[in-house]
Amino acid sequence: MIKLVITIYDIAEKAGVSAMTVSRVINNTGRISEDTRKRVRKVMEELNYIPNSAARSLVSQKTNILSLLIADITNPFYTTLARGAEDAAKKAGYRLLFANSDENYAKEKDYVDMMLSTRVDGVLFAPTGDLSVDNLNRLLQHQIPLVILDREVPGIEADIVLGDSKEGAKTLVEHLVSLGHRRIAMINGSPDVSTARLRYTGYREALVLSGLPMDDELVVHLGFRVFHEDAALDALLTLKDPPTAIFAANNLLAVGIIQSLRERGLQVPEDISVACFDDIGPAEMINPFLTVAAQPAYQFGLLGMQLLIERIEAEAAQPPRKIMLPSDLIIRSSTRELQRKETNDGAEG
Amino acid sequence: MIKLVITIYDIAEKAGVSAMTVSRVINNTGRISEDTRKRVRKVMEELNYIPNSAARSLVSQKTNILSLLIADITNPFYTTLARGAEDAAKKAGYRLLFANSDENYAKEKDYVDMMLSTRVDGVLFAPTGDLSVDNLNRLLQHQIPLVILDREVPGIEADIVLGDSKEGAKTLVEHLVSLGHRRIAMINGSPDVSTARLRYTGYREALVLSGLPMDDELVVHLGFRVFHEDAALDALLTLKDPPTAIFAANNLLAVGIIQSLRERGLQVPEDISVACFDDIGPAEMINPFLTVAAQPAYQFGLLGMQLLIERIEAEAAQPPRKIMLPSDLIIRSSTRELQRKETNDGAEG
DNA sequence: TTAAGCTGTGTTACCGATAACCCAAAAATA
DNA sequence: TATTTTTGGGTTATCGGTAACACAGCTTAA
Repeated sequence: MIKLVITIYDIAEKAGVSAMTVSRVINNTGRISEDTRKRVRKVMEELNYIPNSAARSLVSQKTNILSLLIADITNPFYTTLARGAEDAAKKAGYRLLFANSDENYAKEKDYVDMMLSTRVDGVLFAPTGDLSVDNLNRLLQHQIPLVILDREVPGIEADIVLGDSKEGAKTLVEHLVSLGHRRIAMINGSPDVSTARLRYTGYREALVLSGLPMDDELVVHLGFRVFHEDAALDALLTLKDPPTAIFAANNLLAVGIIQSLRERGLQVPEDISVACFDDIGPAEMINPFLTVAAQPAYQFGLLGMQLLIERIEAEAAQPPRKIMLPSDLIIRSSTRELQRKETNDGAEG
Repeated sequence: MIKLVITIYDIAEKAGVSAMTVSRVINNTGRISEDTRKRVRKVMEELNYIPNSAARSLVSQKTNILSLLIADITNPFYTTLARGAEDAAKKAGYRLLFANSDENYAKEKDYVDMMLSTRVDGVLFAPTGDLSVDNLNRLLQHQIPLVILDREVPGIEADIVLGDSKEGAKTLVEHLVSLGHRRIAMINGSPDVSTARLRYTGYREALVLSGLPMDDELVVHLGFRVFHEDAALDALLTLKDPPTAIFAANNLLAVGIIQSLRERGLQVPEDISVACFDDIGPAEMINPFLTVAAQPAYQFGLLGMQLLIERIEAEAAQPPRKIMLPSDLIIRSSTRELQRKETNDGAEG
């Protein structure tokens, strides 16, 4: 029976040297004669040696593992981001421990415990919202290098990569206004998420700059997960002066909204225009439909990971950095020019 | 300055006991008086103690980490699968180390090294193809519990969860035949991937059962990644008797094909029908378009992970198990009844 | 010729936790 | 009361590596 787990001691014995010599060969440290080096290397290959990360971590106090926590793995924004993060981590020789909070604070907390226990070298963290402050502070207390993604968390000072939510929202709403829409509803994420607040601010600014009145009845705050709140939509649609366009704070909300509208017999964009933040994945390539403020999701992950690795490998402390990525207005067919109402037509159904 | 990393020795000292007693409290082993237990617990909370996984792994020879390797993180099939795997892993108290081979054998190999070095307790492995046999054998040599996903690899005996590729393909092609199509092309993945072979077999069977001739000119073998092979499509479209329908072996191929067709001024389904394996994500919910054989991706991940955990925690050795999940024919609007040709029309361009 | 320096390698201790073994004091039994 | 058993806990060695130090033998400069 072949020995299953080979250690440096097995190598050392077979090569007739000490374990320390083997360690030196592996790490290219110290002085080793070319002769010994070759002999050790050969034995290592013969025995198919693989170093034990746990043992190495224990003494080096480094795990070579980074962690990526995203808020919603069903959202193409986050999976694309994950891809960017993975590429950058792999390039720098780190392993990636992957976690998905499902926009759920408790799950997020569990994962933070896991990260601390694993002693990961750094964390790329897309917070669920302002509540994440405790979880983030735990990481900071333990001096774990940290880069935050997508959402700012009040009270936390750390490197961060985020999108320009306010400008993106403003551009999107201005686009709707330019199409003639005057009654523009917003269906927003939870107000304890920074992006939801900023997108709301952008929405307001666009209205103000266009000389349109703010109507609180047109604004609904939900969550960022898939939309199920039919009641909210009912409330909007039964207003005396219902909206002719809806701005959804993210992609999955928009998908749910459009489905709900269809169930009510309303067509997009014929009856109502819909625009949202974030693109929605490969399907959009075959039937370009949603008008969106597309964020560079891959860049979020890539740049975030690069910042993190720099932070980990930096000699001296640096002040927190902030990268803000613009979003890109992509006009497709879910929005269109407001049709003049035929008021004398009396057609209600 | 607060001590950053707290060990059981710090707890022991402050609680006036030995490290072993602290270890016993943490693991609920041995005999500890209620009094000491409480005291130790209190100190642990005060100092915000978090066990060191590496140290624990070193002695227990278990890491509590499982690894998930998928073949293409841009494909919604795999991300949905990942979600199922993550849910099952979390439920059982395991951490998940995440890897993406990008359908690339060399990347896959790197990740296998990483898994071995990490001494993961088990691996959920979606192979890139038949070449993966070496990588899989490395894991097996080291007796790492293993469950394979989605693609069979000749020469490897292990638990496996896969879809019924042959039946799915057959159903899809039969659907095209039932719409009157007689010239049905197949754009397939690489022939060294089991699903590509089986989908081809299903395609053939459907043709044979329908009494249609096989025409090798109608079959193209590419890869499973996003489609860029315009030349292949050109060849199909310039045949004397070109296809009126295309069966794509997976979702991303279909997306690429449809884009390419559009660039050539061909409309789907008006000019040509397209059907494929695997659904394409949330966008499909707003504009249902692609006719697909949808596989239960989430179940792939969930069941695979459950098998893996059973395998890890099983007392005795069990023979390899195989779970085959059926796919679901979803007829949408990318396929439609073949229109009678106006042969006397002479319209060639 | 001799002290000093370099080369190549071994020894020892330690990272943080736990298994295996040991043992004093208290409780139970003879 | 003497002996056995139980309770509650401590000691030591070990997991697989690596840092720090030691040191023999050869080279080189004084």
